[in-house]
Amino acid sequence: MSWTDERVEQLRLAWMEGKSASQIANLLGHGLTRNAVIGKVHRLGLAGRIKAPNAAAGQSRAVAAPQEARAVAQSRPAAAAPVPAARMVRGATALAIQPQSQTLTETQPEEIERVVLPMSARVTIVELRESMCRWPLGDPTSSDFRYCGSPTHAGPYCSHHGGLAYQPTDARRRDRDRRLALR
DNA sequence: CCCTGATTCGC
DNA sequence: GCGAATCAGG
Repeated sequence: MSWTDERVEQLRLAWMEGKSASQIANLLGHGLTRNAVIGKVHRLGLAGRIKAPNAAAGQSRAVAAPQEARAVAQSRPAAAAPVPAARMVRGATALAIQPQSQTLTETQPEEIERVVLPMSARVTIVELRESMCRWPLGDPTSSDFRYCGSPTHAGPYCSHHGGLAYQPTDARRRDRDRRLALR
């Protein structure tokens, strides 16, 4: 397949609409790769379009890096070595159809409350007190990470989580003991 | 690992 | 001119 006027036009349109290179590649089909699309886009002088609603990643190459430095860092072995095989699967990942929606808004404080409050007493680390259960809930790297916060029972956890924390060991010993007894 | 675009360069 | 390989980054 080659770049007919028609296909170039489709490319131009889709690119201007903010479609990603891989999306366009699938759109035009015929085994076209996203590399081919990007290459054509550049040859057409279309690179650097407006911020599209989608296009989540990769906006960092706006300023061309020093060609000299890159030339050195990117001296490619070309078709030198007898490249075994593999590589055939490359374009496959581009086949996924992606939803066009999503709004990249940060999670608003109000939203967090609405989501978190309903799940009983969970607390943030700053709200955590000595008497409160330290059982972690959720992803520690996430902003909605919380601790249980229920009244502590014996150790650092409430009765429920204390049980979860120590049961495995006990259960293991119990299992072992039982196995020995039954033998 | 998934993806994004950017660049180089053999063909 | 084309696009795979590679880079750089979210």
